[in-house]
Amino acid sequence: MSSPKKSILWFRQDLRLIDNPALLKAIESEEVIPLYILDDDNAGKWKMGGASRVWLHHALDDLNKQLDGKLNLYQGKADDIIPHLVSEYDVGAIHWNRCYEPWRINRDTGLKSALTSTEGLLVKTYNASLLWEPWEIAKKDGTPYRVFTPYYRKGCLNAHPPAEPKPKPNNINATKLPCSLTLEALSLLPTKPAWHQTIMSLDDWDISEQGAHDRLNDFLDNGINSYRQGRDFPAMKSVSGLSPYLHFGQISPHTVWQAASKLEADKNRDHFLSELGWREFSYYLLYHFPTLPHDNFQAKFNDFPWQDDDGWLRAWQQGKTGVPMVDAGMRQLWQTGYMHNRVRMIVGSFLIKNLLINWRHGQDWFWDCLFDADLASNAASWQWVAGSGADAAPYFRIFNPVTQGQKFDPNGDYIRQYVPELKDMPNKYIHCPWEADFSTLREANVMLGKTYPSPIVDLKESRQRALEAYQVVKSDSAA
DNA sequence: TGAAATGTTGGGGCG
DNA sequence: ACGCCCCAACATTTC
Repeated sequence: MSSPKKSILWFRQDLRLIDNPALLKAIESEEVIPLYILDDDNAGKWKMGGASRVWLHHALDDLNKQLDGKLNLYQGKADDIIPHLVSEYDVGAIHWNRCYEPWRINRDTGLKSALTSTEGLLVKTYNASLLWEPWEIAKKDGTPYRVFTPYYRKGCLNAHPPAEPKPKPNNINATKLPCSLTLEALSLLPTKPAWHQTIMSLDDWDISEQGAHDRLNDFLDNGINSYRQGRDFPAMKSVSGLSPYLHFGQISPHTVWQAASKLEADKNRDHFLSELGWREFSYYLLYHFPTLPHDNFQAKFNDFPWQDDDGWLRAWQQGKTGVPMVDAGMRQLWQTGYMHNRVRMIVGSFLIKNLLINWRHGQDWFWDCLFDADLASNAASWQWVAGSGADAAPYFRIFNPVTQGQKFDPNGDYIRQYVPELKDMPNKYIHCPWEADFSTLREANVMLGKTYPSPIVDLKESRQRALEAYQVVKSDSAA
């Protein structure tokens, strides 16, 4: 079959040229119209948050440069814009890589059926962001897995191996349309407060496709060798830091998986691979249970006695709870658009269990603040912490932020970086300044309640309160 | 991918 | 040498 003369390549969560199946197909046409549409209208509540928009701005800038300035940008409903472009510019084919958010599935399904009925238009979709399609993996009885380990071990690892990444095309004959918006017109960077400037200055992200590959290679050369232990220490650089790149598709999970797989088999490598498995599991859950971001996965949580308190929520968001490990994490999030995974679990447990605030509030805040905000991972992870999710943490697992700090940040390096008002506290008290005697506090220039808050809750009491609240879901009746 | 309470063991001090 | 107490250190159970 001869290829149509003009093809649209619709970029979505695949902002890359390497290992991009839709791109490889589109360039079989003489002319490719590369396209990105900022579709807040269809996204509704889940339109991109502030930090994600900053990342997106730079990712699009990089992609546009790679395409010699030929990336076409639009804003609005993709299902309006695309049919318009198809007829306006005599397009013969459209290619895109699949997404899995429920709102995108709905939009794309409708759009695809509308376009398919267009005379002479070829519409093709591809897999570019998951190692295993959610519909490929099922239990023997045909129903979806609800537990990670069998999903991953029996379901994924026994299915076909992940695909080898495809090469970057040599030559892309891209066309810039006159009606394309400029990147600036998308207004992805906030103007005030000048938050995106602090956010960028405080970390050293290279938000580009090359940056993604550099980070992968650096991780494979260094961090992965101590991944299994090191990944728990927030002051160490033992995590890959690939999550935002994977979210925006600046690197494919296939590239990451295959590169890691080629290392010598050991526990560090396999643990890292299994984290890619968790990413798959989150998408799998979201695909099979599309209400995951809104409803408790386990219905017995519907009667949970949340005690949402605005003041406590605000203190948590601002990193002013008076609990150093929690505050350090929340400030890292606000200042850098990122939070170390170990700390995400600690601040999540604190919000949900010590403060008894609904997991949805945590989800919303992370959605707005994280560079790697991802509907699937965010929803699955918050429900995991709450205990309401699939294969979730048991209700009685309540992190003690002091113990966690002493275990995983024994020298207080992480605290000192993000909670500088405690930087002169001795290690012994840096995770629990309220236990220090007066002279220790004075020597460290800390005045509790003035220079640093007193804890908003007593850890022991609030733990007890959580255990009582969780009595409601203790019985495993009514799933 | 916890933490706290409770139980057990074993060594040292001491009458 | 023996019994007793104390209390780490570890193990088990419970939430």
